[in-house]
Amino acid sequence: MKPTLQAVADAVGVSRSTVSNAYSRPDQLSAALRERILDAARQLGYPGPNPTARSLRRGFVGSIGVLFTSQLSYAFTDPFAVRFLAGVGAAAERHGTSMLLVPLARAVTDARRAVENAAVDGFCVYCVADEEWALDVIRERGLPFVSTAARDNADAGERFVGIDERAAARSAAAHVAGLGHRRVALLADSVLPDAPAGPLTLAGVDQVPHPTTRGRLSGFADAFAEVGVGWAELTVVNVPGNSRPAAAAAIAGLFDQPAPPTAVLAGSDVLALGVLDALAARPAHDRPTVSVTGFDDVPEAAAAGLTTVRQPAEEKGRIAAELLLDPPADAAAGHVLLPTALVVRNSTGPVPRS
Amino acid sequence: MKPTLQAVADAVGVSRSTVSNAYSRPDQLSAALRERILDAARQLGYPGPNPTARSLRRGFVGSIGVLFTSQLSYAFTDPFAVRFLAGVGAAAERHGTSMLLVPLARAVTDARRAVENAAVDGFCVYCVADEEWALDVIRERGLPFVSTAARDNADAGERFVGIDERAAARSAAAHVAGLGHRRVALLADSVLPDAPAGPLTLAGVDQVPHPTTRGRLSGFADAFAEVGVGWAELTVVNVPGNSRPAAAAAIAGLFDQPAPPTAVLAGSDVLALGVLDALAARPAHDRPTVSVTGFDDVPEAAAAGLTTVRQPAEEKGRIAAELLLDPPADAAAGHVLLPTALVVRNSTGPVPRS
DNA sequence: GCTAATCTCTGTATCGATACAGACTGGATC
DNA sequence: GATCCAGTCTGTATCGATACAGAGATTAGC
Repeated sequence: MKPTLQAVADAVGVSRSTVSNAYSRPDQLSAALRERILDAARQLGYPGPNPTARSLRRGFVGSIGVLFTSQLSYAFTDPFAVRFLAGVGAAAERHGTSMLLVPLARAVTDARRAVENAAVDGFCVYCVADEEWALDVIRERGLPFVSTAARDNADAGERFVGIDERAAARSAAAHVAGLGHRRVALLADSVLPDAPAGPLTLAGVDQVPHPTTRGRLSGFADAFAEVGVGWAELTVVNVPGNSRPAAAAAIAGLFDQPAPPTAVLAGSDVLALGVLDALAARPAHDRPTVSVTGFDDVPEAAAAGLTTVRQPAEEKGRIAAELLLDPPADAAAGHVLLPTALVVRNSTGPVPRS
Repeated sequence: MKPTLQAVADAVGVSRSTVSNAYSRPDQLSAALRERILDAARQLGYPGPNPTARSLRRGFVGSIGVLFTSQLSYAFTDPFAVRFLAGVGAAAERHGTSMLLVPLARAVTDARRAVENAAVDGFCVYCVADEEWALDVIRERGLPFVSTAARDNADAGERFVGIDERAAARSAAAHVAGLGHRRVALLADSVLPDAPAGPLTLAGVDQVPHPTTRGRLSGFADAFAEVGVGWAELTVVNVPGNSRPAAAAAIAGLFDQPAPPTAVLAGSDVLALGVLDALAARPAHDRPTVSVTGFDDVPEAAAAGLTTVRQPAEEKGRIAAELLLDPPADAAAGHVLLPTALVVRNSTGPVPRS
């Protein structure tokens, strides 16, 4: 059995409190005694105060949780999520805080338990869509959190860092509309919860449950409405899951239809890259010229020459962690909107004559 | 104040133990009473047993630590590390365990404390070089760990997952030697702790402290020794830090010297990509034809056409976590050597005539 | 109808530390 | 010489739960 603080106290002949102070409040005892205690501890193989016991007594843990609604392993697959994590990590590092990545089981009961049992002082919630239950648990536990996606029923004063999804998406769509495109497909992940991959009929954008997706689709629609292209004329394509192959599969059939789209606006770079993959997979003689835009500006986007909307990923993570770790006194400062920028590369161009 | 388990017990009129059982051992009480207790808990806003208190009493935490010797934010920059993390995440997910990422401060005292204070049941040690102190702390705490890099003074029976660095490196070098290259540079991160960037004179490979780097350099040297090129004839180039720009900067001057190398063998893909960057940065008319090899086969390598040694990154993480989470009864099974494979792409070719 | 076995539930000890109020010293102050 | 004070150290209460042995109440078995 590992020795406890008590064992060290007994060995030196002082009280438990004094040993505790030797570790946590050096100013509370003489340097000489402190040395004697630390020596004895070394001798006994005492590894320092037990972190769990210390947390219990002190009332805080010294680590923050990061919550992903999807599979934890997925988070490492998504380049945007990785940059976000890097930002959280950088902030955590500065604060001497650890990051706990909590995997959420598929079954809600199990997932709930994971959030209930996480030993953390607060959460950065990366992307809670309809997973309101997770926020309920966090609130019930009385833990602070920062969300990074606009939510439909956010409390006033809730800490948040994100972007104006709608305006950002609109900027990309305006660029494409400005190039003359009128037959356009909008590609997004999980437009409707359990819809199959491929084109989808939606009465309106309000039907989309996920606020981020809804915001981006609205922005796309806004820009086209302005040039006279109504919602009904836009093709919405659903992709189940944010991955390149899924996007490629979902979009593939679209170009073989009569009057195929001349542009595809994707809700993320990953999806857009999937579209480029799908196009590249076709024989050169049967490869339509399609303008493609992404969203996020992940590192891969530049290499692929993808026109996209840049949002500062690392910054988002860093600020999320900082809002959590030292909350601004001013409530308004707890709501951060980051800037976005349209990055035009060569994946977009004028409508081909044909 | 959040209600405690006691508060729920009082409200229902049962003992604390019974409430505890309602959460953790449902078979210990009647379904009816359990419902009554959970109802009362909901009513009071009791969020379930406090994770910290529970951990203290139960003696385990339900999360595993991942230790990086370098900056946590760096870990997310290195594509190999990210794949490794994904693997750990996948295994953790299956076990319903969380992952704690512990940032290590630059100052060893602070870094020690971080390891001492991490509330985890064990560690996956990603890349502890000379950071033997970290392992000392872990051992002192009596926690299990799995290391992923061969270490000079590993205990017998220590759990490990990795590759045969030397043989793997040798395969890349043999390929390059087979192409006829004889003037070769070996590029590695932190060949000597505080050496400057650029070429370096080393009496022998034994002087390299980091076992992984030493293993790879030895493998490179092995293959060239076989074709009559001795250690002294090889140029060792030091890069401080595993990053593309650092590699590009370290190698840049090399090609302007008399008798420049016709091949560069890098200790990682990231470094190799840096070399390609450095070459691409030169004007086309002054761009020497140099064969370049990497190590790891990260996703970016394929796109760049980099010849490299593949090692299964995700697998490594997954197995590391699994060795930690359910240790094999058989000690020998705790030492896993993963396969590697030479992947030849177009970054290597015969020596140019000139 | 009696013992044994089963099902529920309770009580006490304990996990390993920290907070906080107070006790003891040995000088400095007047 | 009494008073005050800063510097050290101690003791007790507490953080919020779970383990484990055992007490009653039921049911089963014969």
